[in-house]
Amino acid sequence: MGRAPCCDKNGLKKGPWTPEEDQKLIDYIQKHGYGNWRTLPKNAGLQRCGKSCRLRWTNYLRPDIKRGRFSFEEEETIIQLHSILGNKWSAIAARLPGRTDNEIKNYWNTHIRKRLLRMGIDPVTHSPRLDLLDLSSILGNSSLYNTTASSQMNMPSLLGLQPMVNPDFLKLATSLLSSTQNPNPSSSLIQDLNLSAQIQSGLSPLVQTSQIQAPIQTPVPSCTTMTTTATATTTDTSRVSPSVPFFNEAQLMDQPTSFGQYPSNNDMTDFGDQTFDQWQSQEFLSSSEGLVGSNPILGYCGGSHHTFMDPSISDNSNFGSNTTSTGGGQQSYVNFAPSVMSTPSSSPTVDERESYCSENMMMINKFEIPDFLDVNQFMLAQTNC
DNA sequence: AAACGCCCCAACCGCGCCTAG
DNA sequence: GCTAGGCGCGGTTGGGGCGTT
Repeated sequence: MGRAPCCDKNGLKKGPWTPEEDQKLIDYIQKHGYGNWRTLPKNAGLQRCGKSCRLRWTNYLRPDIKRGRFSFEEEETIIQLHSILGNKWSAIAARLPGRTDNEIKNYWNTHIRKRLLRMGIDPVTHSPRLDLLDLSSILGNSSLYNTTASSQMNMPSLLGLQPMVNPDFLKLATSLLSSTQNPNPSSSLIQDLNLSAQIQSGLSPLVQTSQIQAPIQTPVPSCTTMTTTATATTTDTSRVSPSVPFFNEAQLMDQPTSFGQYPSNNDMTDFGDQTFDQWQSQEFLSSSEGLVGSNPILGYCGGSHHTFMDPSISDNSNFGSNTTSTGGGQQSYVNFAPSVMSTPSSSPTVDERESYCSENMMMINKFEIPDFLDVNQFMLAQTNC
């Protein structure tokens, strides 16, 4: 249907901002604040449209913007949030203090998306790309085949892992997809509202949801790109997510501490004696006691039970050695990413991360999705509870 | 040193949502 | 209920920087 331009473009400047323009905008906003972007440029003496001013301010000039490279944990967060929220960059940015939606979007498109593709993971659905089920292409494209770890793998057993995706898992994904594509948007809204109400009334939606999902006894691999296989099938419809820490957007928004407040980039090394994994585990476990058994997803590449790994993979994997000691009770979790994350100097290479996640890809066929798990029922239960 | 190609990211564009009149 | 304006969001683009040949 179109709409009128946001402003009269005649005589308005476009393109890169000059330092003088920046200063004018900063001065004006510091003095008057921002509010009416339409009139702001005129009042500030800028030959720009309000939209341009807003963009410049929110994406660049804002004082609380954190610049510089994304930390590994920020990257993890982005991937995890994207698996839930899809391309809702503003919502993702809201969980990453100091980062703008534009910045995150750019980072996703230029770095993360490519890496996921290299890993054979669909960056949209966060599920293994079915067109890559051809093992030769996987081996050809993935570093899995090139890493020391994989070179030590038992390749026959690897081949025996086909099909890559458990048919039950695909069934669940398909079912979820059809459910989430329900044209009635009010149902998901109701779910959001209900969960919000649960949170506000002190009931843990995590626990409640875990009860619903109790039939799923098998932990989902930690790699978020895997955990969301059955849930993030579309960008906007994955509101109920039985296999990820956030079950829907409402919960995400209502519990800003669950992710947004973990130590930021600036103090990423300051976990005390904790690894990030431990910290992250505590964060989730503290709000969802008893959930571990049914939902041990603690973060992207952050927690998967060894018991569900193919021994031929895990035993020979370099990530075994990479599983730095988390001390005591955490040993049942692969502790790759966060443990290295806590020591930036030993940040994993892209290849290492890919290899690790590729291993998790291999684990997906281990899932046992009970036939009696009716996703539609699950959705209905969410709506009715 | 020059040419070329690729990558990154700031900025723009178009659309949808919300709200006031 | 309709319309127009304001705002925000997501997708796209193009120019500069950088690496390679």
